[in-house]
Amino acid sequence: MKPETLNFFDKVYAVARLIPYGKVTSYGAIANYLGAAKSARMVGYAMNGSHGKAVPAHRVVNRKGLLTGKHHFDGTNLMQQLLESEGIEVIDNQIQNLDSVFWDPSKVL
DNA sequence: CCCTTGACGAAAA
DNA sequence: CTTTTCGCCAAGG
Repeated sequence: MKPETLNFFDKVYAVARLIPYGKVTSYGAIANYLGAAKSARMVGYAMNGSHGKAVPAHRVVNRKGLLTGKHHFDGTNLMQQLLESEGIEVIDNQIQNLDSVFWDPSKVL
């Protein structure tokens, strides 16, 4: 097998899996947790490779609670439906009441 | 091998 | 206040 497990990526997947049901987190928060606060982009990029993995990428949004990565999902609004299905209020790709559903990995730390 | 793009975010101007 | 640039690092062309 080919170890495509990039050190950084693997951590991102690990944290993403820790996101509890009905909660969301941001790329920056994960990056910050990993000690790479300025590598938020890498987190998103890592998520790109999360396809086929047990990573709830739909629970990971940008800092504004905006579903920026929804374009990477199958449908157009699949990501939003998944979040709403978990009790998260999402309107126009924007998570409502973000502060209430926001989950910080530092909380687990 | 060089250049561009990319699921972000914060700081600087 | 808004707009622009930088940083981060990897992968695709």
